[in-house]
Amino acid sequence: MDYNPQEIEAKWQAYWEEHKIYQTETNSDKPKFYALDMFPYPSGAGLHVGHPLGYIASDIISRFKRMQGYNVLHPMGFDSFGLPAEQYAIETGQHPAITTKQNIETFKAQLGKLGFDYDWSREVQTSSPDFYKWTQWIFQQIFDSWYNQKTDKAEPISELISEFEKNGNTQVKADCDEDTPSFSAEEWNKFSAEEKQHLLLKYRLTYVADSIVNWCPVLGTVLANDEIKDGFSERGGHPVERKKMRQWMMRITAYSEKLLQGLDGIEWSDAVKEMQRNWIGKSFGAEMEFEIDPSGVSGVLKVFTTRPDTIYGVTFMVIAPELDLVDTLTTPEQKEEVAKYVNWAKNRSERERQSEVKTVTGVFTGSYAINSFSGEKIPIWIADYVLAGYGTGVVMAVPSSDDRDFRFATQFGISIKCVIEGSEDLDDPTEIKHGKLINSGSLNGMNTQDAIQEVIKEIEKRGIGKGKINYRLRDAVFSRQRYWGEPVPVYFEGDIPKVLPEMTLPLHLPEIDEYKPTEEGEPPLGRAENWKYEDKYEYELTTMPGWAGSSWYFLRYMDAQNNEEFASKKATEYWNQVDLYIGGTEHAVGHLLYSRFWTQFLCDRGFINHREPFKKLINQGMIQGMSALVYRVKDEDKFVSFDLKNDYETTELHVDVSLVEGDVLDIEAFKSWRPETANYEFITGKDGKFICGNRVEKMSKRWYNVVNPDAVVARYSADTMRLYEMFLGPLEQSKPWDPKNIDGSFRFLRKLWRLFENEQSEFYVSGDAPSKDEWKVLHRTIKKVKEDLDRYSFNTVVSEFMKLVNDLNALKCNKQAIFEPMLRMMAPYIPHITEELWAKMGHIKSIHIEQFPDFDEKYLKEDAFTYPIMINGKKRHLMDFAAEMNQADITTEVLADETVQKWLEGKAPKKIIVVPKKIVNIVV
RNA sequence: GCGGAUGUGGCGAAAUUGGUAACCGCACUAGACUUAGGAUCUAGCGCCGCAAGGCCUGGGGGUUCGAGUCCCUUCAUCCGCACCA
Repeated sequence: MDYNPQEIEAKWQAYWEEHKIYQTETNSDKPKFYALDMFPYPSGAGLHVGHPLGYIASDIISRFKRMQGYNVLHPMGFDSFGLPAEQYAIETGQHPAITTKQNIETFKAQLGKLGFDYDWSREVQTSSPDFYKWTQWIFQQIFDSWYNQKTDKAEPISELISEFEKNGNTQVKADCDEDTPSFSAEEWNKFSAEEKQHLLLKYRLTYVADSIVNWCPVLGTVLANDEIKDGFSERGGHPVERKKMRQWMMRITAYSEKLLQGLDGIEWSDAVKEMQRNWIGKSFGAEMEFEIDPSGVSGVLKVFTTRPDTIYGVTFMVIAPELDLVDTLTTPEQKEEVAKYVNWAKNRSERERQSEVKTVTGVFTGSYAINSFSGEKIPIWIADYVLAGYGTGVVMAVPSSDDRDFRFATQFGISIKCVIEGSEDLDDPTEIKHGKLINSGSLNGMNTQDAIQEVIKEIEKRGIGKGKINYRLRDAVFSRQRYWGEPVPVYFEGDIPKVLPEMTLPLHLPEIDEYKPTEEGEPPLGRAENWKYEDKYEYELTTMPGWAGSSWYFLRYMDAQNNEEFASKKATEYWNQVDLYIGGTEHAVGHLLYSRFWTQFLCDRGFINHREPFKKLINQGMIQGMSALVYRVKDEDKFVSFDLKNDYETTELHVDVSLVEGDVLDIEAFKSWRPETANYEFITGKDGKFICGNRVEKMSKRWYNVVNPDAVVARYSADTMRLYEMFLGPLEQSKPWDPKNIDGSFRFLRKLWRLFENEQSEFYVSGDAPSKDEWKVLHRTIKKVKEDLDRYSFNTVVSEFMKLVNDLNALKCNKQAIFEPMLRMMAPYIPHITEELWAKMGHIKSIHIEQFPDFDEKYLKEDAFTYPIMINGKKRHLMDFAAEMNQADITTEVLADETVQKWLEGKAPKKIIVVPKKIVNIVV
């Protein structure tokens, strides 16, 4: 019988399921290995061939590790809350849960055909109440915590309360709201319950705040910064504007430093680590105060600067238009102009602001500040190049050292004062940013680095500022004005949010009549009737953002059925970090940062024992589509083959890739796909075939280049698909799906099969002892494959398999002693065919392949450094000679190449490869 | 502008990490077989050259007995961030 994948793949998939081969043990003495894929959002389109790329890799590793005696956790689940199901619900009225359920079934069926070893008994779905109960529970723990800077961790809010009762908040060092007032214990104890709650909210790690958010009117919800690209929503590409709204926030900024430090201990790519570092954006500088003049206006302007050394070069101040300070600072004469500008700036969309970065706009407030170093009176301006959200929202402008300040000063005719030697001679003084200071009073002659320290010392002495570390990271908005998400487990007494008692969780999503916002503009949950806690308290109407569930799902897999806890301590201690996490780069900052944040938090509060969720991260590349193109002769009802298209003026048209075989178009199929072309002429190319052009672009319905894995499995086999995707190139790299190359992988599987069967389809594996050469190729391959898998090099392994089969073919090897370890080695990649052949070898005890083979050095040893050299006319092995070298009293007359000569002079290092072709003659 | 990568045959790529550059596959060429297939087998396949031989890892320089690999410099492409003071 020939290789018949359809039959054997179904058979083995059923066998594995029936015997629960891949169910992970909970209690095990074995070492553990946790391999994880980023769980998919179950979209209606189903899987395309890009999805399984990472899944195949993690499947190979988990099979490999399991065969090496590890207890492997390799689960799969679904990130099943999300916008598309809700959009569909708005359009059709169908409950998003139904759509979601159907899509998940499709996904599971597709995944099943690829032969993955997932333990489905641990499946999670973020939209399932069993799961979101614990998302809500974790939210409550965050609500019940504050960040103690003294112990540098999150602690229960009850401890903060007892501190307040004892000492007020004067000795507390916490990450809290800017406007938190100081109070003594006495004052605290006199506060009303309501006042206390308001104050506590300033300390909680999740809190309600009015903040400026990215509002997307089309989607009807707010978006996080990482959900926006170039001023448009990442999903759907709708415009985004800035809007002030009451939101739930996560105080992720408390973890800035830990999130930054933690990156050093994990094995992620430099690119992703760097992206996270940039996102956190740590910078060193100083915070300092400028007095306002005339002193009729009370208070000071507080700025953050990384260049306190340029203090003498400050010639104006700029504040962000959003700040309340604007009103205070504006003089009556300027009022009208300022109001106009502020209003203009406010209504500018996020997109306009970003695309017009080079445009300089601003307005003078009429007020002045005093530079206490130079004593100069400097004007205060408003401009939207200053961001309200970074630092203090106020900038001390040094036009001689900062490009933007320079542009601004030039535009508005503000004076420029150079403070760095050499810059005064340039048209653009900002070209020199570091050097010796000039025009800077007592700082003159110092270099910039020393001056920074000096100025910080000075402002600290004068009490007008201090050295400060600033982070770019903002607190994360945790509200979405949507239906299909986790309800926030909170109710309101007046405007005080209170968490629901744990026993009432999960707070179920209520049924509503329509999935749209209410007429009053409340989120969809506002439609739920009689939806009140204890029939009187309003629930929170927003839901959690998409990243809530995905920030901890990897913990749930460890103990997915637990009804008492999100996961038992025992389970989280055993499984600990994810050893290998595979997924796309699109989550480089969003999901991967939030997960790290929640993990840090859960560790602080003692719920788990590890700080970093993902030890090793691999970002698999995208599989791009190979679009097929046909060329229509301009203004005529004719198509022309690719090879002749230069003879015509043409327009191109995408054609469904399934209508193209190789490069050749199936014209009839095309005509029935596009009936309007039924009478068109097709000008075929040289060999009578109609050739299509092609182009690599994103795999998308729009380009008709989506390849469905089911089709590949049906036409070839799951093993072919697995092998091919791994063979395409390095996992991390993006690469096009080129259907022409699949044949090679399929051919290999048939070649493998024919090692076991002769031309007459007789299974003819022999029990004879293998030859030395046979052992050698086998062990060489095992060694290489093991090493490659240990360093997650997936594509090179496939080459090794192919080479081995070629070699065994050439040796006409049909020995069982070789085949057994060979199949065991190949099983992680191509589990179906190897199991089948394994079973066909009959007398093997276990029907299921369970062990990865070991290689034996003894078959490989002679490979190293055995090239003969001639010494005194006698053939010797170089390594033997090298071993004697040091003791030997050698006078040499070398007739060899320079390398060997140098080596004999003692200059060359330990290792030498001598080209076999050139036998070297050394006379000793 | 800042940051991260990548650059090797016609194509996808490999190189035991500083030691014979191009494993393996695709495409291509020639041949064999044949139940004519989208099958299989054999041989060839970086460039120049009839050959011996010479030249090849984006360009230039350096370190080294030896560089695709390390260092400097330069160019090109891709990705991420971006008025962050």
